[in-house]
Amino acid sequence: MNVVRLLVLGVIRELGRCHGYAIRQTLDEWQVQTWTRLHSGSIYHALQQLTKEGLLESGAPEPGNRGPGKLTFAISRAGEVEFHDQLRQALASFDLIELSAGIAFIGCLPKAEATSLISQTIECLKDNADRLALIASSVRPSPKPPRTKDLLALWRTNLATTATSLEEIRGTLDTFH
Amino acid sequence: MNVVRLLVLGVIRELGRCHGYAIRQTLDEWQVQTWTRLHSGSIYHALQQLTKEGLLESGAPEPGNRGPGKLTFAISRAGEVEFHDQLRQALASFDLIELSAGIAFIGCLPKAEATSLISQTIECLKDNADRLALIASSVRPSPKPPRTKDLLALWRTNLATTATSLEEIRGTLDTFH
DNA sequence: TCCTTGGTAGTCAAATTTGACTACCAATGT
DNA sequence: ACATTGGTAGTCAAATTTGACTACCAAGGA
Repeated sequence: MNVVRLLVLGVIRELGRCHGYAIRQTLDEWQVQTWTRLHSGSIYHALQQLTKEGLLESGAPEPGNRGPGKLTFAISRAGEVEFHDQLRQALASFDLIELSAGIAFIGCLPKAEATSLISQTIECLKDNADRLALIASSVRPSPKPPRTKDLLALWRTNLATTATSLEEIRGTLDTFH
Repeated sequence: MNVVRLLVLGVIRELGRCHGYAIRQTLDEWQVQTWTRLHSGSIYHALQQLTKEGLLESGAPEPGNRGPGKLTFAISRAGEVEFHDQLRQALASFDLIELSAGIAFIGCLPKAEATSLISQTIECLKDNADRLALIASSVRPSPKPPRTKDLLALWRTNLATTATSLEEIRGTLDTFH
């Protein structure tokens, strides 16, 4: 649920007080569906959950022009903290989806911190790629399941590529002030 | 759940009649945790589900040497069919995890079919990489969320890399007879 | 007027996943 | 004897995800 939480918190942070559907639409505009699955149910569930945890404050319905227009939500102080925590976590993740969510909001972190977090992640990715390569070197190829050697190669390459992509992204961090 | 289903069916297929824990252990040996998450609960749930659907036949408990040793499972004729369906689906997927599960069992398909499926997937991956590149070319870089341009580049590269890895795997398909 | 279409907003039951927890047995130490 | 440890085998409630479904309103047509 971390990805949903981060996305929902992050969008509310951008939009200010808004209702669930606006979040849904914003995430659509952001083309989040290109890199992760997101169902309406998950968003509304996250909204409830985050509110219950005090990370969001739900308020009166906006007198929406169309449709029901029920509750609206705004991020609380605690929510801000949580957002930054989740963001740091996401940027330190190996999972491409989590990482992507982190990158989406990387501009919300001070540039120095963003750079250092990304650098750490790059190192970790490379280390892991090396580790997989090492494991693979002691595995015999085999035509039978589970084709470990092939899979290790596949994942090693992907980790390495991700590291390279991150280096590029890190590079762009300076081009904006 | 597709990945769990495929893995469980595939392992039972390899092992023959066995109980849940044996599946768990085999998946551990296969180091499946390197590339996907798998909790015991999911495995047992899948076993129940697959049995209910008639894809597995549950039989008498093996008089296991140690521990409780409850039900044992074997794959049914319908299960074989389902396994091959899922396998084809997995090999046609863009999702690295699903794809990995497919590759794990790629040897269970006739070589010609495996080659052709993988080739199709490679084409699809490349097409999608190109599509993302095209989208990215019309997106302005921005320091604010959601950093679409960076994300598109990240995913484009990953798709392209996956395609390359698959080409390598396709190459090895011939080295075994 | 009434009906249909389409976008807005969200609900809900069912399916699935999570991971902590129970229970059993065997070997080992004391 | 008996307590402890550790591996085997699985259960279960809680959390989360899925995606089909409801409900409302506005605009346009017949």
